[in-house]
Amino acid sequence: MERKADGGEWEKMKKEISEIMTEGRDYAHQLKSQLGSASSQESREHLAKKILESYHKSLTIMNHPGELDQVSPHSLGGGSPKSDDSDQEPHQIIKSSKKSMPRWTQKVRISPGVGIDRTLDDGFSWRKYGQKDILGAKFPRGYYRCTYRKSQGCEATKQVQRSDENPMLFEIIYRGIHSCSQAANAGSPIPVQVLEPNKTQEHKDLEIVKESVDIGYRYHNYNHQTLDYPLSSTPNLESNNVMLQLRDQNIDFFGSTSFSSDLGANVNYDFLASHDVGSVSHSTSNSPSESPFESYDPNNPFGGFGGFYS
DNA sequence: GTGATTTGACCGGT
DNA sequence: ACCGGTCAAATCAC
Repeated sequence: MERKADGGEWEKMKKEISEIMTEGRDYAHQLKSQLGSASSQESREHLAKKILESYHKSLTIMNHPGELDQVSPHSLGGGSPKSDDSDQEPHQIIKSSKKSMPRWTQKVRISPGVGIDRTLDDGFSWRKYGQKDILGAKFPRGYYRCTYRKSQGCEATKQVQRSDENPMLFEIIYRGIHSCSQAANAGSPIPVQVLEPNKTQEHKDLEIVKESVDIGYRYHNYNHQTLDYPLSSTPNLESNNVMLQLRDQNIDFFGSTSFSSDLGANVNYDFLASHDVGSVSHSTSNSPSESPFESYDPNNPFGGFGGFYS
């Protein structure tokens, strides 16, 4: 059920990604070592940018094999490469096969004192289009699609299901990449680390790097099956443990705090990004309380965690 | 009135 | 035939 690419293609892809991730790791190491010293903000930003670039490339390869040539590194710094969503045809690729859409799972735990609605906010506006009882599951699964599907042809969807064993846990399956204007504002559909607002900038930098390197390394491990990267010095941020799982690749990694896509300013695939937290305005409110999701508002689920402030 | 949600029906894959 | 995913009419909320 996985790769559609034939063996050769896949091997080639793995190799490319591996190389890119290795490069990214090196930059991350450099950045990490600079954090302790009095290096310039500029230099750190440069390194962070390089790291982003490697993730961007890797993810692009994974999601759209063969398109790497079209990836613009400039997209990382400022504008969204997909902001020109009208003319070029990312849609064709995405639409061509539902199965080929990138897909990943996030498990979100509700924290006491934090509403479900806030806990689950991912920065995008979603519209519910169905709910279904799933065989063997206690709770029904909710189906959501991007609010801008009609107006902007955005194909992103997600499914939300409450865990059987632990009702405080929600499994969210995302499919497709946002091609709508939200993508530019809200950043990555792939969740990104959110930091607590009272951390120092350096601490934030370090954690972001840790997170992204950790993610990258696990992917790297998947390819090489030998490494384990422990960059582990983060204080506990476990208000919301989140597991992100890139299903197609069987990768999982655990983040130590809530994720939010509010951070990424630029590109769909950016893991870290700038800090535009500007809240995405959501249009809905709701209060359906019959639903097993209780007052879960997919449009606002994560909001309370703010994002990555600078 | 407009836009979001609910829910039973329908469709396609296995 | 079964099941997950989507559609679309009815309903609800603002």
